Amino acid sequence: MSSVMLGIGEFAQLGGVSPRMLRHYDELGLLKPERVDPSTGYRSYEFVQLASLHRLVALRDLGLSLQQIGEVLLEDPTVEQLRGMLRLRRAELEQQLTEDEARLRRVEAHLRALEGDAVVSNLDVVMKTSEPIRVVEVQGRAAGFGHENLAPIFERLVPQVLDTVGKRGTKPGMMVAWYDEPEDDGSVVAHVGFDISEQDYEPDEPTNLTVLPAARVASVVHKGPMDDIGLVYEALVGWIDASGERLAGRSPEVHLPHRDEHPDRSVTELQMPVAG
Amino acid sequence: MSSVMLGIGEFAQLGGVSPRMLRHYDELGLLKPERVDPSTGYRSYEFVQLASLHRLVALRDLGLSLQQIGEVLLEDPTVEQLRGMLRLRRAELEQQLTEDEARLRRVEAHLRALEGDAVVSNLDVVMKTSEPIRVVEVQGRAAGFGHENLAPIFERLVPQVLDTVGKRGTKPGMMVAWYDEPEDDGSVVAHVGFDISEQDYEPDEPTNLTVLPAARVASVVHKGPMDDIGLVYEALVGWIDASGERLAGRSPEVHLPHRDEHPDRSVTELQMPVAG
DNA sequence: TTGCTCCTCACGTCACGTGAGGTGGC
DNA sequence: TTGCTCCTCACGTCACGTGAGGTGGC
Repeated sequence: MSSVMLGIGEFAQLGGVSPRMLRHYDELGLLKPERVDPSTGYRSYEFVQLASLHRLVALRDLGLSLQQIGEVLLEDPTVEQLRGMLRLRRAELEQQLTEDEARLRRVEAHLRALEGDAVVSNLDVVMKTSEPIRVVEVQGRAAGFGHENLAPIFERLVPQVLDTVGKRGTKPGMMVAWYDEPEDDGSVVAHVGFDISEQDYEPDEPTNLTVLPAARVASVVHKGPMDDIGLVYEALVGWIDASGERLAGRSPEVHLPHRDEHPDRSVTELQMPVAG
Repeated sequence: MSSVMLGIGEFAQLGGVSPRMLRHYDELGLLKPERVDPSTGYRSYEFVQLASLHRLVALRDLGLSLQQIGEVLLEDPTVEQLRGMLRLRRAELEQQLTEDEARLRRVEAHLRALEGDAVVSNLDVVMKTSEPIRVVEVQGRAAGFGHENLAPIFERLVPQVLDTVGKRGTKPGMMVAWYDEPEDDGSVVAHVGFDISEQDYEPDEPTNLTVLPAARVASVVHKGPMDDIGLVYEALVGWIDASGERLAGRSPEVHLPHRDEHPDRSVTELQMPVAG
């Protein structure tokens, strides 16, 4: 007596897979049954094929695709190729782990936020990569942060840049504001600019043409008057910290769709650069 | 001047998503554009909707499905429901992390194995949950492990159980062998049984009817004579260790499809129980 | 007239799960 | 004749990416 033939059901049970999977592997050519009955189409496997099935399942359990498994099983790769494939898989897994750990920290931050009542619902914070943006900007020095210091500066700078831009026939888009590092005396240089997209612009006193580079940022959209933006700023920094991200600079960036709206209904996006 | 309307392209760029995604969210009712032109079908968004998009993206970045996000966004869940959803997600993420860490350890074990030359290619080792199995078995004591000790015992026990079973008209399936804990003197009790599936069987001296329970096992399929099984055993234990799994007992279980084959072509599955 | 943005289908992805509807041997 | 195992389609999954083919306003 020689070989032991098994039906697809028995073989599947021994291998810990479903018959459907075995048919799928057959179809892809990964594991052909030893014999297929010509009249009924019934598949028969030999016990020894359990070794092949084991190898297939082991590779699948590493998270390789059936495509890759096919390459390993059917094309007899060199040790070097095998090593390359495993190293790639290792890198993918490490990245996946890093991302899922960050995700988990964010979920936990949300859960903690549900206990207390956060100023800004952290459901509004999002990580994204900002696009580079071309702006025409002017600068002005304020005595410090806070609405009382910044408001008058903005009132002066906004018309200034709009006038200059308007005279050139260039169409201003969204308003953008950002800050330099504060001086020792607490004063800061504020920048106020308007997006001009791809339009040509020849810079002219007092305006500069600046390209804000792309960056990974944490972003919140704030609805309501700018007076509250300080609270939003603090909440955002707190959230970044709780999520296990790292601030990559202290300059927040503010985007306003339009400056002439009713203050209670104004909309502001606040962006903070983060590392990564 | 009041609201700022944006085309789908601009809005997508501000939100860091693709226009296709916005259409998809529109279709699912998760985020409707403020206005749809009746003649062209063009979608227009208000800047303030960036807040809604942000919330949607933030929830997606936690790994929630669009279905779940719909529940959060449209059905105004209680804090308790929200907490439940986040806890579920946390549990899923924790499990995912555990699995991926195990996967990573296995990949690394494979990479290390590519350096040296392992006795058993670790590509053959697989974790699975064995099915419970009904066997008719007999027992015998051997002076110790090793082929020289076990072979004579097997030669005696195998015919014994086959004869007894055969007399009852019961059909034996695959052979299964396993061991009790060794005594202080090194001797062990070996069990030799045959699978009888669902067939009735009234146990009779010297046979017992035993149900081997389901268990999580690490499994290798060995091709070749049983003399080598000691090496396979050691390699399997080493592999389990390298993969970060834990042995849950010392009793290996051996499955043979049939005992009468040519020894060089015989096929053996070796199973070791692991924790988890 | 030529770009540009946008539109609506509709297929493809990945590894199967899950019926539907049917067949051959005990 | 009734179960049982097995067979072959073929749809569904999930969140979009990616054309194909077409349209309206500058």
